[in-house]
This record gives sequence, C-alpha cells and structure tokens, in this order.
Amino acid sequence: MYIVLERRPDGGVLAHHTDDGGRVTTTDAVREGDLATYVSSREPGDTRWVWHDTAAWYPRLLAAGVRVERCHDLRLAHVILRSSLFTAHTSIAAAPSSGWDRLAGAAAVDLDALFDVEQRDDLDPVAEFALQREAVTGSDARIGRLVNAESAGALVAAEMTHAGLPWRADAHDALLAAALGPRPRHGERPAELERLADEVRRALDAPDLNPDSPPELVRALRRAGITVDSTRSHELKRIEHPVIPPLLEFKKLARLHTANGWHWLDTWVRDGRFRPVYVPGGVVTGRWASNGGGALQLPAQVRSAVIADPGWKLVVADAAQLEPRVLAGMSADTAMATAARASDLYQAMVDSGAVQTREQAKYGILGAIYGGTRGESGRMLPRITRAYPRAMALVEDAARAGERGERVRTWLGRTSPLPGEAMVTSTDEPDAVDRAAQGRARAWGRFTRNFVVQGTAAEWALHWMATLRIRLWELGDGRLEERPHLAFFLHDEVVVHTPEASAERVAETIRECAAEAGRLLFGSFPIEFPLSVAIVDDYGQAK
DNA sequence: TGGGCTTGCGCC
DNA sequence: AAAGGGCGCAAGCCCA
Repeated sequence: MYIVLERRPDGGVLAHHTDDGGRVTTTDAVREGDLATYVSSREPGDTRWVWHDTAAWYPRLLAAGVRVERCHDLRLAHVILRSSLFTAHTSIAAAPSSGWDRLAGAAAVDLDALFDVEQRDDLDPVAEFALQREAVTGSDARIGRLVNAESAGALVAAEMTHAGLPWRADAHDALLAAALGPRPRHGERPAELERLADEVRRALDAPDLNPDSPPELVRALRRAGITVDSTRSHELKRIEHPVIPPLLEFKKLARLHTANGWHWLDTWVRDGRFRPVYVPGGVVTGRWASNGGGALQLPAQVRSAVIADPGWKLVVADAAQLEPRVLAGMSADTAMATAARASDLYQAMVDSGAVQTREQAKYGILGAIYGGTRGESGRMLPRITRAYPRAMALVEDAARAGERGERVRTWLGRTSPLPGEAMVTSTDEPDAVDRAAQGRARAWGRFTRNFVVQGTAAEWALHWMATLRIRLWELGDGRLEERPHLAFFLHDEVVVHTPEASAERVAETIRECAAEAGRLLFGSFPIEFPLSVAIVDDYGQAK
C-alpha cells in the first residue's frame, strides 16, 4: 500500500514497501532510468507513493508519461503535523527541530538543491514517515484527511504545471496593441502610455514629470493645488480635476504593460501554454501561493487570451460565496445554513429579514469574517450577530484567542502560528497601557479570525480538486493532457480544459465534486456549495 | 551597483 | 467607494 521512495547518493532509488505504521517490509533497488517504469507498473493500483517533496519527484514522472493515483508528501505533511493542535501530544510534535523543518521553508523549485538536502542524515524518509503515521493514527481523524488532501493538491499542482493553461500569444499581443499601441522597442514606453503621460504633464504644467514615480506625482499634484496623501487610484478617483481621467487611465495601462505586457508574454508563455509554478501550502492559512508569472493575480484584462485548443472547451467553475458557507458548516449555524441553501446566500439573508439589502448582507458577512469594524460592516455586526449567533461566536472566539496569543485551527486541524514577540502585551503594568501593543493584538485577532475561515475554505477547495482530478481522469483516454484535465486553480475557482464532446459531462462532474467536498468536510450537516459554471472558448467569456 | 524596503495594484 | 483577511510582482526609492 505504501512505498517510500528514497534517492541514494549514486542516483539510484530505494523503494521501501511499508505497513500501515510505516515499518519497512521489503525494499526494491531501482535504477534511476527505471523509476518511471517501476512506478507505472503499479498504476493504477492501491499504492500511495511516499516521497520527500512532490515538486521534486513528480514532474519527471509526468514528463515520462506516468501519472500516479495518490501520494504522501512528507514535507507538506510535516509542516501540518508539527504544529497542529490535533497532534500536539504526539512524538513528531515533541521532537527537536530537524532537517524536515528546514526543508519546510525551501522553495520547491530547485530540484538539485533539494536532493542535496535530502541526502543529509537527518532527512531519512522512512523514519519520518513512521513518525507521521504514528501522529495521524493516534489523533483526530480529520488531520489524516487534511494530510491526504494536501498531498493530492500537490499532485494537482504538478499536473497543472505539466499540462499548462492554454494561452494564445497572438491574441494577447493583439489585445496589448489595441490598448497600448504597437509593441515598443526595448525599454521604451508604448505610444498610448507616452501620449497619456504627456497629457498628465500638460494638465499639471510639469513637463519633466515621470508619472511612474509616486513621490514626483504627489509633488506635482500639490503644486497644481491638489492635496493628496498618496497616488492610489481610489484616492485620486475622489478628486475633480482635468488631470485625473488621463492619470487614472495611465495607471491602469501602465499596470497592464508592466505586469502582463509583452515582457510577461515572452517570459511565461511557451508553445501555447502558460505554466505557472503553484506552491501548495504556500500561505499560512493553507491557501496556495504561486511562484513566477503572478498566476494567482491574473487580471481580467488578459483572460481573453486564454483560449481552448481547436475542438476543445474551457469549463470555468467558481464556488459562490464559499467562505460564508464554510463558516456556516463549521459553526453548525442552522440559520446561516438555511440562507446558504439558496444559490445566492446574500439575497437569502435579505429574504429572511436578517438585513435589508444585498449590499448590507455582503459587507456584514465579509466584516464578520475579516474583522471589519467601520463603515457598513461595522453597522451590520449587531444584526449579523442576532441572526447568526453561532457563526458569529465562532469567529469572535477565534479573534479573542488570537488577541490572547493563542493558536487557532481550521476545521481539519491546520493550526495558526504563534504571534511574534512584538505582539505580546505587557500585563504587569495595567495602567501603563501600551496602545501600540493593543493595536498589534487586535490585528493578530483579525488574522486568527480570518485564518479559521480562509483555511477551512482552502481545505474545501483541496477536497474539491482532489476528487475532481480522479473523476476527470476517468472521463478520457491516453496521456493526462489528452483527457479532460485541470488547467488552472484560483482559491475557489477551477478551469478545466476538455475535448468539446466531454464539456457537459465535465461541468456536471465539477458540481458533483463540489457536493462531495462538502460532505467530506461537514458530513450530513445540511450545507450546500453551489457553483457558477460556464462552458466557453476563452476565459474572458466566463462571468 | 546592488540589495532591501515601500508603494501601488492585481487576484481571492 | 471603502472597509476587513491572505498573497506576488514591478518600479521607484534609499542607503551602503
């Protein structure tokens, strides 16, 4: 069932078969060149491959055309098990810091560097796996599900990088040219940006102004009688002055040019695919991060360059109001779950009389989750508390715990870090209240308040994708990229690239997997996770 | 010249 | 329109 892969200094691989406790029963020696064949001879099957880091092992297997059904990522699991409140009583939590802790922070990109580290004596994958099995089997069952889901996520991440997001460079170039003018020579401003910069300079009577420089811009605006604290767009939008429209347009286009312009296209799109590196578990809450290309900040402006291959479609699905639904599930707040039975949770809150408008519902709920105190969020808090007492109590408890310097956990047990030294309030001189320290404590409380919800939403998304990758594989034949496959992921949204003939089936499957993810997290508690699903030729058409 | 910090803005 | 949480990235700024 479990096979622990261990790379030897000579480049060969040892494949240790273990029992449920991680004790080795037999070991195969595999030559480097035979690894893909060795793995593929056991797939599909009931093997769970155990390795130090999915990002280091799996891409080579995928390149060789080998896909695995399941794995156990020791690095990701170590991070979770070392700090979880569910495993605090286990040996792995009590053990002194080891190479596995140092590996935790390593960027999982440089394979050779990782293998150098792996060969250190204190990075024995067999011993580590046994410790992790002991922790999982002796703790709340949810932590084992989290470890498995995290590992499945690592497989998804590697597979998405392998398959890539379909990207038409010609379409991207055309939209850039339409907005900015033809591609400029290296280092020059595109014509439209230069034109807008000139317009700004004229309107401010500042012929030498570089509008890309915030300090210069603030000075030039003040000389023109416009008092601003910053050059943020939202602050500029409040001002009536002829310079504002061209300046806002300049900022918008400058952003497009620097973040997703021709340079980005040259750097990140190859052979019709954008292949970002995803970093599962890269955010403390359990959300993914990404490395290079700004994959998780892909602006709506360029999504129309994401075009399915001929004869293929994109199925774009996003979970509606995921975080409030997750909060309802965690807190077992039946009133909130009732609102969540509607496809539009916020409208249902209005219909039930909890609030008067959809906007009030939205800002009230977001304020509860983020810790908003001012504006509409703050005004709605009493009503939200009255209508949804259990949900509100859950996030309030998390905030208070954070303010006291305690740790909080997600539904499946991922646990927040301890606050930095700076946050700790001095209590021995109560009358010499350190207001700065109180402010830091409240800020940490907002973090822990959000941690429990954002982190649990990330767990829902992991289960959604984990079940989806299995189901999508069964919908086609051949290599991964020849079947319907996950092509992009954005916290609560997935894009599947699929042959046109399978698109409807894929859409249905994505919905089924969302329902399944809800059951895996919250069992029979009646909470629903509706999606908005679109079958499109390009990503820009969705939503 | 080069690294670290700040600002601003894209995404959820 | 902003408010509250989590990020990554590019350009400018600042100082060694």
